[in-house]
Amino acid sequence: MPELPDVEARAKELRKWTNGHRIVNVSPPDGARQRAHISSAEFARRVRGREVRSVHRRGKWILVKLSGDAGIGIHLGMTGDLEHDRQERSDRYSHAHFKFDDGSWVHYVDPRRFGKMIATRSFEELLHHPAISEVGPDALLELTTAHLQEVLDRSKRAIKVVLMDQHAMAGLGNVYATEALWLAKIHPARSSNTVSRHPDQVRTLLQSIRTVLRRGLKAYERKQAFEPNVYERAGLPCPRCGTTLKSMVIGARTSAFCPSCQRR
DNA sequence: AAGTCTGTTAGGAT
DNA sequence: TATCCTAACAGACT
Repeated sequence: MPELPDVEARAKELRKWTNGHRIVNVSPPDGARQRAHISSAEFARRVRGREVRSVHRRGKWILVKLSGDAGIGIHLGMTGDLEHDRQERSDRYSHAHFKFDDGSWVHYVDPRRFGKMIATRSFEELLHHPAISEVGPDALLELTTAHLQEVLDRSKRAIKVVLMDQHAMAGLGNVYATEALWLAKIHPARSSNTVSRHPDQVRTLLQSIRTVLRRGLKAYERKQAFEPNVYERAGLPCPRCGTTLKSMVIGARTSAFCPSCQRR
């Protein structure tokens, strides 16, 4: 589910469901099991009775501003999701429940439980939380050519690993990093500091990142599935040149590419 | 039934 | 000291 476009879609829905509404009750995530920073009781104390003032996104984080200046940070991990319901529920995979003053519920569902939820007394404290403050510029809204140039130049790692490094820039995961590199005609295993030597390639890459992310957002707006050109398509022809797509493992993730358009 | 998966991170290796 | 890499987390799916 969750890379930048997926998280943006969830943030929009959460805003629509909850903006201006008061949290009248909460079953907080299990502190111990979520390896949370505070107990469930403290989590509940921080959010119960507060009103949702605004919902934001930074990289893959959803940031909720509450009345009384409190905040909630939500990371969906690999399988997390937010669901809106008219009823209470409790099943094996829903780990937190928020009841609102219109009688509706928001459920946090996450089978693999890689996600995180943080509640803070102030929104400022949320932004200063290490997991959030260390996140780099948002790949869609904040990333500039100069910053991309700089982070690529700083590392010898495979460029795909750098694109997915949330400290370098925030929002790309395996799907969109794979797609952006294909669009920019850059081999995913190239050392990132060999790309930074070519300003034209850096500019192309930034454009490609924005293009694939916007495409992902558009798919959500149209309620259509995002259709990758290369991700999980090894063995099929490259949509650009017809060469059979290959895949290799980079940074412990499978990475598809076109051996002909993405030269090393 | 073994291998894979849209994410992150602690801890070990270099 | 810094950077890089691997394994681990937990469940579903093929």
